[in-house]
Amino acid sequence: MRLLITCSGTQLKLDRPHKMQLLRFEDRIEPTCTITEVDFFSQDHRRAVAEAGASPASPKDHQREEEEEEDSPAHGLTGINIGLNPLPSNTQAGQSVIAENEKPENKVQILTLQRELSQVNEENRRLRSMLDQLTKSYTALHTQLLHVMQQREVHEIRQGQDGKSGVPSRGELLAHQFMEPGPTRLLNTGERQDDDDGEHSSSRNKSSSDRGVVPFLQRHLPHVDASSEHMSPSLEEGKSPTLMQERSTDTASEAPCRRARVSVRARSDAPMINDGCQWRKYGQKMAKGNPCPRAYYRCTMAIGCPVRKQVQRCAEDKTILVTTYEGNHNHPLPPAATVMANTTSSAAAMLLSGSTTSEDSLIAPAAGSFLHASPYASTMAALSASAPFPTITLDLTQTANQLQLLQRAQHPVVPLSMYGLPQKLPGLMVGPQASLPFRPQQQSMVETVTAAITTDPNFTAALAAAITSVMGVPGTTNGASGSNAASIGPAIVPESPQCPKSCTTFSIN
DNA sequence: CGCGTTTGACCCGCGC
DNA sequence: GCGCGGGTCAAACGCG
Repeated sequence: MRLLITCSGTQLKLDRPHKMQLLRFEDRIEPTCTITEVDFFSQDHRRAVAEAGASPASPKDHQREEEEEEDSPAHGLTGINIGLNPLPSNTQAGQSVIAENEKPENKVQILTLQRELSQVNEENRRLRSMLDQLTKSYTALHTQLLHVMQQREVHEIRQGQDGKSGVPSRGELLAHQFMEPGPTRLLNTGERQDDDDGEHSSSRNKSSSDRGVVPFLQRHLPHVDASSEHMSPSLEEGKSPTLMQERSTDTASEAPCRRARVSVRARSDAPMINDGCQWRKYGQKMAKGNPCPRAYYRCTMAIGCPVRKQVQRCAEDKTILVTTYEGNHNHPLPPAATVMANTTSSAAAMLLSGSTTSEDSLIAPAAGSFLHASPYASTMAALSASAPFPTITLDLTQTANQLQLLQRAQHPVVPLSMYGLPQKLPGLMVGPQASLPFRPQQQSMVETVTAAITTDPNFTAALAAAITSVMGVPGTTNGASGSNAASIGPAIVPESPQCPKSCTTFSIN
């Protein structure tokens, strides 16, 4: 992903491929400063969100936003809406007195250019200060992370001394696992359990091509499925970890023994939430204890894609739609679908990252990290390790609680996981890799939040608050929370996302 | 006619 | 071994 900070047409690319816009830092920042991130979702969704009022941008902002999108020559000059935003009288020195005998058109042009120049200068200054704040936040978080990692390492080493020499401790394995530049590679266990996901019966002939398909996303996203969880005997026999990883990659999406599932609870009247993928229904059953039937869907975006999902309404509250995803897509996905796929993959990988042994209790640390690393997660996610399949549930039906928690957050949590991520914490890696930011597998929270937005427009308020806190608008003092630039807590009333004073306008593109 | 959905049958794992 | 429940298959059906 790439975070684009656009100021008068100048983009500072931080990270993130998606696009979402933060408009108006207003008051503190002149209206011409537009911070652009991106677009997790489709145009439709964005419009829907905007219409739902989750994006309290003023008409002026919308206009600017549209102008930037249109990219027409008329607007494309710099992206600056000059005419609409007269500068304060004290513009910078570049201004010169315009000769009176110049043509009016030239005067206008010169004035325009001067304004642009001063705006760019001003915005550069702001960007620099924002960057400073981000850097400070990162440093603080990194320090904390290293501290925790050191403690954990000491603990692991102490435990590891009890084990065989030469056999990496679980902690080391986890660390190694998380240091992998690729997706989270769950340690494969020696005996490769038959790979097909639940296609146990030989009568069900799965096309051989399925096995030959190189799981596309598995190479780019964290695994959803664990091949298996036990400490690898073959690893102990000295087999190459690389081989192990490759095997893991090849078979990870289809492990019959323990497959992670990500369940998303969201309020929706529609029979199925639109996650950007194409699904084909292949079955429906009445589940015990629920009057609502459970529908089974299979991804049809590619032949042999192993991803399946179950959709069922909650028995207690039929307005809640529970969608359970399982498996990794083996094909490229459209952006809108990628968001959900990443979310579920990350959540599942995170869940499984703590379950590299058969002990359910070991899931807790990893999950705990996720659950505690973010104020959202603590209320959004729940684990069910006792179920036949390890399942992580993202509950997006409790927006108010999330917001309250967000406001109460004591620690400088970076909600967008810009630096380190909950997912990474369980691994507690030590070493230079630990400081590398923006790795694909570290985006779980981003995507979790993203997913939250896709299904719950109100959540944008919380995200806007979080972003505001992260961006640390220069000179801004968030009334209630006060002070700490890295702390969460802009004064946003949960039920009213519109915040005329803090003016962090958030819109989904 | 092709594609997606429906629905009853079947398979499998698990608990008793 | 048996029954139950979850999950999947595949023929039948409906729709455009």
